[in-house]
Amino acid sequence: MRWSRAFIPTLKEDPADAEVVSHRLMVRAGLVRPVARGVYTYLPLMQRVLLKIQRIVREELDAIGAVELVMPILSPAELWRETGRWELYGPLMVRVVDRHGREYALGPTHEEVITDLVRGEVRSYRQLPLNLYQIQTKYRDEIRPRFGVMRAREFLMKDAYSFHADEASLDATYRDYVEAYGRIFERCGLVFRAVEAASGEIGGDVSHEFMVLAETGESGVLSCPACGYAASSERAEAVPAAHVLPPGHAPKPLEEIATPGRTTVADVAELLGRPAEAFVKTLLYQADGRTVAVLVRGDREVLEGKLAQVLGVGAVELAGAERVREVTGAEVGFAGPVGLPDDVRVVADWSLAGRGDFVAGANRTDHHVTGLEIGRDVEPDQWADVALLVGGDACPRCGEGLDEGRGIEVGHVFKLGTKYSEAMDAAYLDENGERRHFQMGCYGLGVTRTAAAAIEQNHDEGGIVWPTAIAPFEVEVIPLNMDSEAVVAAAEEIYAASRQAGLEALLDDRPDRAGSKFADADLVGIPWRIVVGDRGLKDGVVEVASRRARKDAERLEPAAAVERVRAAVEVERAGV
RNA sequence: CGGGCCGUGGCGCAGCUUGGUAGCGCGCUUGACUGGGGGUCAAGAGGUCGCGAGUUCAAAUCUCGCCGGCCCGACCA
Repeated sequence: MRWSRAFIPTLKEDPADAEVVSHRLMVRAGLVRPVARGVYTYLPLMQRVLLKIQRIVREELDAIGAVELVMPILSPAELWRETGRWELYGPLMVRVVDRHGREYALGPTHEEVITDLVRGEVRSYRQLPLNLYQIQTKYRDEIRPRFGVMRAREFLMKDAYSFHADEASLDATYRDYVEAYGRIFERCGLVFRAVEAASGEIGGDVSHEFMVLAETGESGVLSCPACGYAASSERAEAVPAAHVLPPGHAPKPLEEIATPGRTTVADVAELLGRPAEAFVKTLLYQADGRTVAVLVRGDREVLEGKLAQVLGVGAVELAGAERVREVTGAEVGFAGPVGLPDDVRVVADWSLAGRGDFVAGANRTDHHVTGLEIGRDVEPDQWADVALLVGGDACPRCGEGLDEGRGIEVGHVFKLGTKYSEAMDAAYLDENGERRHFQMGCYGLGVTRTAAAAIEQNHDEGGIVWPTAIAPFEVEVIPLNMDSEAVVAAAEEIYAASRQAGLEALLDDRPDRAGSKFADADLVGIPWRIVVGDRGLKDGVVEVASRRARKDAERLEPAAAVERVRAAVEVERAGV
């Protein structure tokens, strides 16, 4: 491909609205352009990257016996109503209404569609297991699209679904996917980690996320340096603890103190000179129409996902100011566990266990209490794990302190069990002629997000440093002076020879100066570079350099240069 | 949706406080010089100042409303 015809609109300056590196570089290197909030055009270079990632995905999935199909993006509301997700998914789904007034969703995922397909076609255990996937544009009307293509409203995803007669078969396929994902991300040149995950709205019991480790990642990852346990911070479990006070703990009396205008833990902590750990933070939630008081340590955050699971409801919502006044008789900021109405369920987080002499809200405006003892002044209805874990917390497996890091979630696999097959009554006949619901698994992989993650992990101050396996081109030929006939002739020859050698080559045939060609080459990040200039040509040589070590160029004769790159690329194509 | 910030040639920004002439850098066009890390000089093209009301003799600038974007939180491949 010739640069002059390739449509690679590079930018000299950073776009003002791009925060993270991958977004900035994708825009600057001419990979994407925004069309609407969270919606992008993939320019030619990006399309080549996406096709390469897709090829790797297809190769690895074909290798574990998955079969590709394509389902429609448009799916009827009735299907979503069968599983209750028309309501549950809520505004996340892009909905459309046709001319007859029928409702549809632009698919955010396809469990319903595929389950509907399979229940109509599969009758017997003999037809199982079934392992199907598609690569398709997905739509999710995210609350806050962000970071360019990383969290977009329209994105490319590989989604796979498997159907089984029994759990053993599901387990086997689930393992196949975990391994295949590992090979896919490795071939894409990514440093990743598979972690235990919360299954969220998709559902199911067992779930793993594939996290590409990156500072800018949106997800927290907690991992144990001692035993290898790793989990997303949404999932990481606290060590269950009994509320046993340390020997010698001398309870003080419960006292009410005036704390005018001090509504946050930090405010009161400052006033009293006590650390946040000495506080019981009381948060009121609405769950299925009922109010729940959640007690966590003052330095902890409640994880609403965990809370919902503990309460056995779909979702919880922080109670509004009005409801808080009704329940506590005080303004927001002074809620406490003592003296709440009987119909308010009290859930205490394990982070409070084994401690006493707490500070808490007094359920009276401008007042707090000190000397609070759980068990004496308040008896929680339930102890549970509802707080977000942080680095330093104990590993639930071995008790060692956990490390905290950040990651980009590029893949997520779930064991769904019979969640969808039961809801949609999708069943087969087993060998005894009995009707049984399918065991199901589902497996997502973000293709566009993988491209973004690859840039997050592979860049330097000059631009992108593509791993060869997913680079838009493998070698860039750069004639430094387009007015020099000798240079142009040599570059054309090398370009032709490169393609002859099976390399994906880009020829920078623009009449620009050397400096801007080098700058653009760094930006766009093609892994190999052959520089042709009068200076080298005098000695009959050109320069070969990798993008990663672009300062260490080798001076070789043109034919040898092409061969040098060919040999290197052949090795790198397979993935690092 | 809540909280904070921002909309001025293609891109990055100044001008707004204290109303009156729309400006800079990059990019683009033409020419000359130059020619190994975004070169120099000269001449150009290109702007409904997000949209709509209002105040005023006069609005990019002041007021109100709307639209769009970004950042922080709840969502997720």
